[in-house]
Amino acid sequence: MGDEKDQEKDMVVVMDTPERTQIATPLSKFEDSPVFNYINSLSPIKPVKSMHFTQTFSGLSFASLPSIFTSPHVSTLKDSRFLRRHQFPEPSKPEPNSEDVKKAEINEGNGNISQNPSNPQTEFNSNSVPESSTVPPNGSSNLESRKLSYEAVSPDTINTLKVDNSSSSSSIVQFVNNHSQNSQLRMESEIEGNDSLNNKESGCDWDSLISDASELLNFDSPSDTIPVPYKTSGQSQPILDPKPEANNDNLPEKHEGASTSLTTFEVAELADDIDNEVGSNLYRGMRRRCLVFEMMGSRRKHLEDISNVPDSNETPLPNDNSLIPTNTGIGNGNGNGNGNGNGNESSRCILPGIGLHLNTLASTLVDQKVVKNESSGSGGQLIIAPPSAAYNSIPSGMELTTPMSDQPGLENDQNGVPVTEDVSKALVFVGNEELSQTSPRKKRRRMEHAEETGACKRCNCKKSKCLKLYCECFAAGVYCVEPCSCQECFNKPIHEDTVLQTRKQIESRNPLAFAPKVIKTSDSTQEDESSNTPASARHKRGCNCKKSGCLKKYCECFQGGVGCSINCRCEGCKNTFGRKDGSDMDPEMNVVEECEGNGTDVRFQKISIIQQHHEVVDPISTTPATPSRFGRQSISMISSSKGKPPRSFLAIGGSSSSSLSLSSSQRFGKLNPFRGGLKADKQLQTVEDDNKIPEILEENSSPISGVKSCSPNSKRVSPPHTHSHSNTHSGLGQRSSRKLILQSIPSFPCLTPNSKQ
DNA sequence: GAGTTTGAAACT
DNA sequence: CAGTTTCAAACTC
Repeated sequence: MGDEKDQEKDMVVVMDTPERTQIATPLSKFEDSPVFNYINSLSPIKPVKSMHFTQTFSGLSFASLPSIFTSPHVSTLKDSRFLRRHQFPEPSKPEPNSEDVKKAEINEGNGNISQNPSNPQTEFNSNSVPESSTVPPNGSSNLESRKLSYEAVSPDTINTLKVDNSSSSSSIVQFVNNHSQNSQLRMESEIEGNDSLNNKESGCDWDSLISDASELLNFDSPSDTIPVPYKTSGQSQPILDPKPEANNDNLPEKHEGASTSLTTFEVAELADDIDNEVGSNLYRGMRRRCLVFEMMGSRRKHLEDISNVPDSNETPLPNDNSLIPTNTGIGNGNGNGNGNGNGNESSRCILPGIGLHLNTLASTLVDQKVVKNESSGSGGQLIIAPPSAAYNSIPSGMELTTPMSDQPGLENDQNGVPVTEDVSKALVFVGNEELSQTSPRKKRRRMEHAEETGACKRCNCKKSKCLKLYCECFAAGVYCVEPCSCQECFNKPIHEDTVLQTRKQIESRNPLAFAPKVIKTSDSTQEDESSNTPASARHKRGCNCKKSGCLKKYCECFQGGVGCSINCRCEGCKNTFGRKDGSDMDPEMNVVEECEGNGTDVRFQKISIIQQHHEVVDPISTTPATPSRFGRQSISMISSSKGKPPRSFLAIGGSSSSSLSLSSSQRFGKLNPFRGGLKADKQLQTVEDDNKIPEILEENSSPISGVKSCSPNSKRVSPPHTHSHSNTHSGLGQRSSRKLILQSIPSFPCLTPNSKQ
């Protein structure tokens, strides 16, 4: 990473110089120019890079790109650099393929742009900015470019991308991405009026592909930048509303700060696994799209408004509304239309929904991982594919939205991975839904799936006007969409104000109302990596089931794919993901119930279900560590052993991730998968609980509690106060492991932020 | 598709 | 805070 950056810097320096020189002098002289020579002499690196770069560029401009490719921003920087270089230094080289030519042209077009932002001094910034910067000149430019890209991109083109990616794998993808960025520049420039011809050279497909990719990239970056997790709503929304979303895509500046950091991170990942990363990024964007997708239309509109550009983009808006696939819900249709009006804000509003996502994430971790794996194989494909599918299947509205949505996927950042999956699923799901109209069962499944994924939800509200937590969409912080069959729906962009107000009210009542219901334990985070078990997560408040035995979706814990915790007040808990208690609560209850034939059967069923969700992942994680497996195993175990509460997932999770934790946890798990953990869990759970989790964590930072608690605070290294609750069996060993884990794991903060407000 | 069950959310 | 009502999803037929 660092090396590359350094090189880049060097490159930049070189590049800049050349450019400057070039500006003054003709290209032919460029090489000869004393300045150039001087520069070369100064940094040995330069020559090399220049050499390399030139080669790659000449041969395939792409070679160098890959690294860049990872993050849009980075890529942009690189691209800009490339462009510069290519233009000036390269010109001599014959190879400037059509692309080069294009680039050159772009540079011309962009050059101006780049110049603006890119003051010599700020080259770094300029680099990062370029794309966006290019846009800035014309506020509308971005929009235009996007428009073009969209237009250019046809489902077919997308498909082609998929194919290419799949066949070639990551390298190809990268290539595409790189180009995409360049293409964006091109597009923009072209839009501005430079060359349509150039595009033709590369081939329509290529351009379209590029445009798509570029957009995807854009999305990604924005998503990253936007990390704004839904701060829980009220407050956050307003903040968000301020325009960020709309701008995010377009405005480079805002993102840059964050983006750069992100990019670095991404780059590192790329080194490890480009494919995955790309996929994740894309997924982020995708996912967000799903959630927001409705927003998109409005947002676009907003953008347009800003830019004052009338036109093509807008078509999407209208399309979105009308297009939005299956409109089951009457109200929804309206909403969409409305959305246009307020779209801007609406999109923002959507962000709030993030909380929901978080929940879903926890539940879906397994799936997500699976996705990752896949993505790793051909992340690009996956990523792209969904959209394509969406395009194809989905009416125009959806299509547009998906691509459009770029932005901020970050919300899920931590969850990045999960998000990706969610997104992909969501997209796919959407497409499917639309394609296949629902049969009741299918519908349910879809719903389930959607929930799991955290993707778009559909509600069927009749009296709540979708302004209460009864409404899943509202609860998720998402506007209702066409698929919803709600009546008198106010959860639409049009009624954004109302929605926001309502949200605020609800939040005032319960600050965590929109926070994810399922919280991952600190351990869980680790678990996520290795294994996605729901076990690691717990329901924030716990359930209150009396008849369902926590074996049906009536139970929020079960629905969230997590085990019941101490917080639960459920009766006869048989939650296959983990029974609440065990030990403390009412072991007796559990045992008895479990003993009951139903309980076991149900468990198995559930288990099977879980497997379905997780299996893909499991293979990889395989290790016993995986909570899910544990859960399953444990289930059998438990049933036999019964008495004890289902294990603390924490231990499990920890095991997966950290060596220490693993050792302890594993031991623990092996010995007593559940039992050992139980107490700990309880403690943990207690910590987790409630609305005030963060506060509690801070205050109580018992070592244990702190560990488990989801809140970042707990994670904080905060001194393990050894409260040493009598409960903790595991004693020191576990604690230590946990602590380690916590430190290592930054995550989970999401909740806190959200909850906090 | 209609009706029932369920438990969260909202209300008192 | 507890009890009741409302609500919509989940589920069943």
